[in-house]
Amino acid sequence: MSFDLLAEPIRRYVRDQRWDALRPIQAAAIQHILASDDHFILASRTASGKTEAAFLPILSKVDFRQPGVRVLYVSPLIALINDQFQRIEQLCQYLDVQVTKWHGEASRAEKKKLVQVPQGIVLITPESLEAMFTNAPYSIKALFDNLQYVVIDEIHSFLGTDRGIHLKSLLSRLADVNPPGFSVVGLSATIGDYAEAKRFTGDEARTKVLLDRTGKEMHTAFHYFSDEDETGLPLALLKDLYKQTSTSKVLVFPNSRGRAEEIAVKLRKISDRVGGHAYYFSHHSSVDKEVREYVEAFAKGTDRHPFCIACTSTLELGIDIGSVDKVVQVDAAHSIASLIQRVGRSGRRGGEASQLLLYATSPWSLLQSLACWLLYQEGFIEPVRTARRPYDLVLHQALSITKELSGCTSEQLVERLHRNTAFAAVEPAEIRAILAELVRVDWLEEVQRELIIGVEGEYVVNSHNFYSVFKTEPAFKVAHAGKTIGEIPLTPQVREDENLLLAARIWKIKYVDLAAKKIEVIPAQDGKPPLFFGGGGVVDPAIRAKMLQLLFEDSHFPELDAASEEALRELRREFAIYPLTEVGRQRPVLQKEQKLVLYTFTGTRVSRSLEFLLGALEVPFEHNEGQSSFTLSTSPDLLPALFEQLRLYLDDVELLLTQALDTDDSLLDFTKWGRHLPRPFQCAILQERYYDFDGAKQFLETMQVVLACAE
DNA sequence: GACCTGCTGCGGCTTG
Repeated sequence: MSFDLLAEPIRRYVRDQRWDALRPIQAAAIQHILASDDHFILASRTASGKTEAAFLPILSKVDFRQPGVRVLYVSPLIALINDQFQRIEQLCQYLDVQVTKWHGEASRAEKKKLVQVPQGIVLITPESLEAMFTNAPYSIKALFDNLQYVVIDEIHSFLGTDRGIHLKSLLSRLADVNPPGFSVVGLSATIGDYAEAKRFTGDEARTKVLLDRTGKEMHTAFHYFSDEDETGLPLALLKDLYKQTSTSKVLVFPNSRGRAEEIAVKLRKISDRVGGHAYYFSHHSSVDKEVREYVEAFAKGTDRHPFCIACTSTLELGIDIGSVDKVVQVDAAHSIASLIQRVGRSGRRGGEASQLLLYATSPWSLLQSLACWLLYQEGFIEPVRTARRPYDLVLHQALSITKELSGCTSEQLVERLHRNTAFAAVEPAEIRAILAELVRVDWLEEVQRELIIGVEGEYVVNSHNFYSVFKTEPAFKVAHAGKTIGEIPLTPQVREDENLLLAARIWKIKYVDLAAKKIEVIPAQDGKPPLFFGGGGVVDPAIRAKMLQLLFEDSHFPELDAASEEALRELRREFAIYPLTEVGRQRPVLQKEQKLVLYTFTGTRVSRSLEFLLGALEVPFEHNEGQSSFTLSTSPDLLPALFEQLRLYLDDVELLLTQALDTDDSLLDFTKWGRHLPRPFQCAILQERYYDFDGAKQFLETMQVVLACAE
């Protein structure tokens, strides 16, 4: 019995919780973590008790009488740290173990206390860890030289991302000051690639996966309302959405901040008119933090009231908002991992089934949504690809390590970076070239054979923007009567007397203070959603392949309402003119007047690559990512030659990228630190992280086009 | 018409 393996105080905690039984993931974690010092990935659905699965055995096993912090918990969100703090502290009261929050908004007094007597458990963000390495390296040693466990919550949010490489580098540096070594336990509900998750610990061979595949019963319904003749969301959709949700606790995910505002405001209006409840909110990154916290607390604290929160991915991760009856997705989520996280927010109580309502406003969006849902049913989650040559992060960490060590020889720095598990595939010669560039721009300086931070570099490493590896756009504060409502980017729409939607309310702009970056507003009656900038998500090729497959089969889905069925049937009719026999190797091409429409059905990175090659070839084209198509002004007999030309261009991608960057470096907008790399390294990170030229090559070499003419 | 994440040290102020 797993329970009997736990330490007595922990058994007492479990008894006091009055749980019926330990969850499967908890029982498995207790047995394995207590039995070995291996690294573990705990994979199990949302709300299955993963935090306890990690902490029950860890707290039973670790000797907290030893000096130093013994367990480090890393979270992608401050809000999650604050939630988990309460749970972990409650658990630790049975053991008399100190728990300390360490993030930018945590108490400085508590942090100071911990530095004086390092002990217990620390909950931290990657950026706070980075800040400690650069500003207080002595604290790193004092606090963390006797770590036994590192727990990484929501580990999937780090996999395949720049922030993940950053964290991996910080953990590798932490292992340097920790000779006995620590074990890593990663937690997640949505891992698509277990090998990748295992590599994240830095030691794939010593990492074991504990997996509970148990799903949850779910009721799904697709509703279709065309937005063809309307600006904004169709009124009929809003009315239906109101009817479906007015007496429930609901989260609505419409994929954008503007649409979240539109939904919150319009549903509230409908509710006002018919005497419904008033608990309509919006929740996304532009809504003020305090307002968001109020909304979270309301959702968590209410048992009796229904509510509706229109939100973006801010409510996707494990922030505790209590139980939700229904999850609504408006138009397709851009990844299956996202869809799973969203669905996981509903039916958290006991055996209740999850309710999922999927709206589509166009046939293509319906097709993508259906493809995502089917792949989800099949248990598919997008694989992630971790960059093996993240030169931009090498640059960032070179500065960080130089500051940490207060200077070191060039060879020491090369050795440290090369030894770092995040940069194992980066050659020493490449690191030297990056360091030479840093010396050239005076971010590093060579003094008496030691590298130190250069004069220009001082500004960089001492800026409070240094600690993160992701970029954020500047924004204007929106306030009414001294109270901050949120932050929005400065778009042409932001002018005096214009109206906007924010935090589920309508506002009129009274005054824009350009110098102070502030917008003063008053309540108003009608308005437009604010415009936001920002790139989109990346759609996996598997979703597009599924969409194509759906078009050429005759399957029927009882979850679709009549309008959805009709929209799917209509799209299938449109594609019935192509005599496709193998959806794996054939793509439809439509000849229409003097134009060709090539349906690629590829993932975002491949279509980006094709777009780049066509641009380099100076062929006029239009790209429609939502419909997975390129419209070209050419004739069918010239298409093979065009493909051949594009294939030839692939051999010169390096040169083409260099030329493109010489005229326009906005291609580098995806990287915060890559802008400061030498050109060849910029080309390399573009190829590895932004494009997929290998995928493009495979597409051009293997795909047969199947032509049909428009009637 | 696509998303999100985090942040030190210090000067200068107010308050007990």
